[in-house]
Amino acid sequence: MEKCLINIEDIQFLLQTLGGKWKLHILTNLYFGKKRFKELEREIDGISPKMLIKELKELEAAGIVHRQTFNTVPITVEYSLTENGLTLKPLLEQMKNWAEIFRKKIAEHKGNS
Amino acid sequence: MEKCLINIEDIQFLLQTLGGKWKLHILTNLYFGKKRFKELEREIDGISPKMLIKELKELEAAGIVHRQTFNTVPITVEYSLTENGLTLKPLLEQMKNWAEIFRKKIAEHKGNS
DNA sequence: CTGGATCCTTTAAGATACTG
DNA sequence: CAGTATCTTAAAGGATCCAG
Repeated sequence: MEKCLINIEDIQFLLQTLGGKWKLHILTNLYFGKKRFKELEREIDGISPKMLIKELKELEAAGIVHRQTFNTVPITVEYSLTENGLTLKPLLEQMKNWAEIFRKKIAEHKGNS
Repeated sequence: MEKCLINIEDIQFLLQTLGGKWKLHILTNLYFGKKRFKELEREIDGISPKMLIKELKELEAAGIVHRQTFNTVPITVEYSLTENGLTLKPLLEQMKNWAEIFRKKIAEHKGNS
């Protein structure tokens, strides 16, 4: 059998890891490099510090995001993708591409109908 | 600029379209062809008819899944991926591949530490 | 600046029984 | 068989204030 049914556990795992309202949002924000907490808070429209720290912690626990603190005054913290997190890049791109194309098709279809 | 920041609207759209506990589960079940309501209910472990019909309706509204009824007695209904739905296949595969590899890495890491 | 803690509202989901 | 309806619970998320 060349290709078994897609493993449900993998799907569940992915949903758990990347699910939630803000995780993909955060990841796309870290796509091109590290950001400080406040930068993320500013750039992710509508997120509260509580949700931001919660999602960051989960991503950190999953080994996708790295957290580095600096003993400045006041304290600074930088978040970035880990090696493992970087492997998400092609996936993020494909997700974006699919969504882009799909939305375009919907728009066309509405025009035709 | 070769590549702008990944569009947030696309990400949101994807999460809305594919989010929820069962949608990816359903899609992987329709991956290789059409299925009847009851078949889906049986093969998706733990789903209730309420959730199944709800997710199916949303996928149908999104233009990803096609619903065809047959006037048999009792009535039969077949669900399948639409043309648009089929474009999800490579994405589903890449999601699965990423999850598979990533989980393997985690397992290794735990072994080392 | 980077969070933690608390309270509150909303939404998602589960259980179960029922209908054409 | 293919769904509906209703009720209840669990989880996600938002708002706000506070502390190192």
